[in-house]
This record gives sequence, structure tokens and C-alpha cells, in this order.
Amino acid sequence: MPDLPPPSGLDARLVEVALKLLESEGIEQLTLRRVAREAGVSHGAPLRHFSGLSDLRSEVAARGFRILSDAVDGASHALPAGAGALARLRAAGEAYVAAAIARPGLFALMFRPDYLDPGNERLLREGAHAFERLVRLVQAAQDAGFETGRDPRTLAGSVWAAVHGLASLWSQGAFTSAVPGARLEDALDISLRLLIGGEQGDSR
Amino acid sequence: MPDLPPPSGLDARLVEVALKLLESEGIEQLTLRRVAREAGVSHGAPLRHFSGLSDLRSEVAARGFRILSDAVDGASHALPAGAGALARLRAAGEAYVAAAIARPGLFALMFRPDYLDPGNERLLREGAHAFERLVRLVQAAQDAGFETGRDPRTLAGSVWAAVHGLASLWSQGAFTSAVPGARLEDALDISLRLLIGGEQGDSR
DNA sequence: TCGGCAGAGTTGACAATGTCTACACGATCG
DNA sequence: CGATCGTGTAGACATTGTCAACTCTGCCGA
Repeated sequence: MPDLPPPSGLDARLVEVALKLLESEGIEQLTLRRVAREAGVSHGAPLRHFSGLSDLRSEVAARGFRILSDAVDGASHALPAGAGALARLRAAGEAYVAAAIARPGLFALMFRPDYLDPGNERLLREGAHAFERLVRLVQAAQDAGFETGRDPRTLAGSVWAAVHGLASLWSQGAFTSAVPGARLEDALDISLRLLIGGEQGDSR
Repeated sequence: MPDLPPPSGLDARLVEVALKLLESEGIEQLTLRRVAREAGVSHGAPLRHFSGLSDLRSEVAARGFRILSDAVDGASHALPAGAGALARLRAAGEAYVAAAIARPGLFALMFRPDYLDPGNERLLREGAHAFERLVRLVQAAQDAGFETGRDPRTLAGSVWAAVHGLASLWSQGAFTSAVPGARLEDALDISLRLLIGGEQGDSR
């Protein structure tokens, strides 16, 4: 029986199983009993580690925010030292959309408040942390002349919303359903150009 | 293609009850049995009119697309005859966000594909119809000099995405959670200004 | 007129699920 | 050594979606 998971207890393994289940079978199949079965424990075991289904989902969503935030921040920091703040913001936006499309189930879960536990500590912390990183990117762009004079947090929220909309509609298939044959690079280019202006030297 | 017959009898009452339930109790409480109870019929009755839960939800979502589209189109047509195409597009965006915030449950349901029946005729039709109306607004803006040379449908999709992101994040409380004290008018003004420029069409 | 027939609603069943409670077992610690 | 706590198990219960069998009722064709 002892099939030891590398890191630690059952809770980590359950979150791991949940992440896999989420992408392979969809949100509907992310149930407490299914996760327990997949992890080889009894149906009641998860309740020893999570207060309920929405708590487990919140832990998964928190993990999602970490993944997303790391991807976004990594993309912006991967640019050469001479890159401008607007180029970094653009790279961040591209990474956001790419991450959402890479894991549509996880991304959808993260923005489904009725599925989550509004009091979950880790979820709140990771969400806030991700946004703070975005605010820093936007502030750097403001220092470089982008939309100066705006409240940086509200501005960051608006930038977030614009990119989030494309990520959301594309990852759930609504965009291509409305515009058959649309290419993501075109839509993304239009969105980012409208959002932060046409900069030369992007990755296309 | 002839119009689909509007639901009559118990069909209509069930959809009506579902709409009320959706806003008053949230998506979770929108169940077949709950709707049946609320409508005063037995738990199996809804299955005589809908193929299943996702079918009922799709009918509700289709209604939502009609409501949303009417609000958006109405706002743009409510402007005086001399108003420019960009001003109409801006009014449409404001109406989209307002409608989403006015009925957050309905709006959330409409963009939750895993809750809906992808084959539901009315849903497909209303969704496509709503997008076609947006395309016309965007094309008028293009004729007035907005982002000329772009594929109008892809451009419409990008405009939609930007507005949709703000509507989505705000209606689910994520925006104000990230930016406490943010005012919708500020965020909306930033978003629309970034998206389609200032009132007089001055470019950034 | 009458027989049946199809639509609409009811009832009962079944499996799956979230969650609660009672129980078992091992480790830790006084 | 014994008590206690953490962790997993097993069973129970209410709720849900969905299916099949039944009933009722109005209508249509012979």
C-alpha cells in the first residue's frame, strides 16, 4: 500500500489529483469523491484536509493564481534588459492569454466565485499577490509615459480586464465560435495594440 | 430560416421561474427540481419540456443574450441622430457592462459553456444574433476611421473581449476585490478610452 | 359516437454527490 | 502505561439529474 508521495501528506496529493482531473475531465468531474477515488482513499478522507468541496476548489484555484502570475511575471522579465516598460506589459498580456488557453479548466475555475470559498486564506493571498505584480508592471509603464495621471491600481485593473476578456472568451471557445477561423495572434495583436498602443519590436 | 416558436405554457413559466431563481438565489440553486417546486409542478415535469438541466439553462442563457443584445443596441440607437459611430460604440460598451452588473447571475451563466448545451438551437441563434449586431456597430466605426483595414469580425471580437473582461470582473466582484474603493465609472472610462480613444476621436 | 392515441404531468426508482457522525488505528506525550 | 489527537474508514442521510411506468385529458379519424 505505501506508495509514498514525494513531498508531504494527503492534502498535497489531493490537490495534485484535482489539478489533473480538472484538465483531463473538466470542472464537472472535480468532485470530492472522485478525487478521493483517484487518490486511492475513502470518500470521506478529503474532509480531513479540506472543509468542503469549495475549500478544495479554492486550494486548486490558489495554485492556479500562482501558476498564472509566475507565467506573466516570467514573460515580462524574460525580455532583454533594454526592453521598454510597454514591451514588458505587452509580453505580460501575451503570457496571460497563453496561460489561460493552456489550462482552460483551471483558468475557468479561478474566476468562478460561486465555486470558491471566499474566506480561503491561500486563495486571497495568491490572488492579491498576482495583482500586486501586475500593478508594478503598470506603474513602470506609467513612469515611461503610459496613461500618466491615472490611479495606478484602477489602471492596472482596466488593463487586466481587457486582457482577461480575451483570455476568457478564447479559452472557452466563445471567440472562435463567434468568429470562425479567427486567429489568436490577430485578435491578440488588435487587443494589445488598442490597449497599450502600437509598439515596434514585438515578438511577431 | 423561420423563427423558432416561442415557448408557451409550462415551458415559459419554467424559464421565468428559472430567471427569478437565478438572480435571487444564485446559479447553484438553479436546479430542475427547485424550478419545478417553485412552479408548483412535480419534479419530473420539466423533463417534458427540456431535455435536461443543461437544456433549461441554455434556454435561460438564450434569453440572457436577447436581453443583453437589446440593451446594447438600444443604448447605441438612443443617441441623437448626429452622434458619431465611435460615440455609439462607446455607449454600447457602457450598456454591456451595465447589463452584466444588473443581472450578474444571468451574465455568469451565459458564459459558462460547461453548464450549457452546445447544441441548443435558441442559444446558438441568440448568441450569433447578438454578435452580428456588434459587428455592425464596429463596421460603422471603421467607416468613420476606427482601425480601418482590420478584419471587421476579428476587430469586433477584440472590442467585445475588452468590454466583456471589465463586465465580467466587475459583475463577479473581482475588480473591487483587487482594487478596493475603485469606482466603476473610472474603470469604465479608462477601458473605453484605451479601447476606442477619447470622445472626439483624439488618438493617444 | 366511440376508440385509441399522443402529449403532459405524476410517481417511484436509481446512482452519484456533499456532508455529517461514529468508529478504528497509530503516534505522541504526560 | 494510558489518554489524546490526527488521520483514515464506513455508514447514513438529504438532494440532485435522469429514466421508466403510469395516469389523465383532449382530440381526431372511422
